[in-house]
Amino acid sequence: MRYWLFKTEPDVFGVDDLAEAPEQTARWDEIRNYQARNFLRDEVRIGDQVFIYHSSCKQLGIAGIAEVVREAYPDPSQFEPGHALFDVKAAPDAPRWFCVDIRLRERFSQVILLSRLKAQPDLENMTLLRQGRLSVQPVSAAQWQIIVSIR
DNA sequence: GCCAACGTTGGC
DNA sequence: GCCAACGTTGGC
Repeated sequence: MRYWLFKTEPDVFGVDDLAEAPEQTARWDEIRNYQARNFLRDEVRIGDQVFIYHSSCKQLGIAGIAEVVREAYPDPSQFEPGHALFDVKAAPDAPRWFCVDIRLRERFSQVILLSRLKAQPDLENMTLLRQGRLSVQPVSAAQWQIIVSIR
């Protein structure tokens, strides 16, 4: 079992939306970055635990925990003409983009703020703090434990 | 709204 | 394959 961090803009789809979804389960789709795609397609597995990170909003930080309940399958949006993320180079027998399904496990009573993560010396090597623009990223077991312990 | 960092595109 | 131009991410 591995740990991940998924970024999302809560104005579009955040932890609250996941909480209100049927069975608190939703498709995690519209990923259009190859590095993120490769993680989703090749490494994310059922049972893996995921931090839901809220970006581009008032309360930047980790808002909850979800669990992967369905492994990679082709992201339907790439095949829909007219969809903003329609991909003319993708075909049903040769999909380029993948998605997974996740189920909410815990919504934090308070978002663990980015500023707090930055202030934590033993998190300085977190991918979140080292590399921008990566919407699916691994979290080490040690990092996961530290973050869970300060929630 | 700004802009740094980084990814993608496309001409050569 | 290089690299300039351009687009996107995402914190501030």
